[in-house]
Amino acid sequence: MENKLIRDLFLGFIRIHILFHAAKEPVYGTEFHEELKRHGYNVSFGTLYPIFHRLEKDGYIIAKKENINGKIRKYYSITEEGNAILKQAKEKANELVAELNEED
Amino acid sequence: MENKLIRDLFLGFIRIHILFHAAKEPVYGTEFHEELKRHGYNVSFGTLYPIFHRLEKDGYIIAKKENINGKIRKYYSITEEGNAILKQAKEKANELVAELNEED
DNA sequence: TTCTTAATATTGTAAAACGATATTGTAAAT
DNA sequence: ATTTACAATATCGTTTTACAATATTAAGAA
Repeated sequence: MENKLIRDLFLGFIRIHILFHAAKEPVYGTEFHEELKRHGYNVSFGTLYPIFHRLEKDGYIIAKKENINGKIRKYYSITEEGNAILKQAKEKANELVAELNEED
Repeated sequence: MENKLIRDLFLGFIRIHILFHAAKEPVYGTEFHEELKRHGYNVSFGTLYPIFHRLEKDGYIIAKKENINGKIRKYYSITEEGNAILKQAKEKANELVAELNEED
């Protein structure tokens, strides 16, 4: 990625974006990976999957295995707890950004 | 801190906030630490100082030692390169947050 | 000279990010 | 029926980062 500072910024957001998308519709790893790529964010599976696992372990998302064309996919959906934390995180994100946008 | 997800979000912003403040006036470690604390962000010196050092090494901020009441302080100011990256980072931050604020 | 204090610096450990590699499950090909 | 191909998830080993705790620095005060 372009720059470490911006990379860190993105990584701070990645969990929240997973929750955000999982709140709209079930998501799975490879699809999310592709979408990030489309938006210019390259994150490896070695980074991405452990994040999904951690979010699941923490109870923010829940997986449902599905057999799609003979391939197993794990579709993750947000939980109630995940929704609550997403709401908080959104507020915090807005707060942090608002500060940056104050008069220069 | 409250929650890892929100903690990560904050940590993604911390470098940018350092640059932001260093762009307005010279800042030093302990003062910045205190200000974060006042805003509810607890980050240890073992985290904070290496971040300052890294930003300096990367050429985004530059230190000027001053003797204040017999104590040495390192006042950091933003560099041109730092200003350029700060601008980029702000844009990226706004972009990332904007996406979260899209209709639910 | 020794004590105190504000500040910066470093150390050792635990956790995270990463690219690379391995594994899984099944449908299609042989 | 066995092998191959493929999409997808999972893990491994290394490097980097976060962290709390501890050490160091410098000089004015006692």
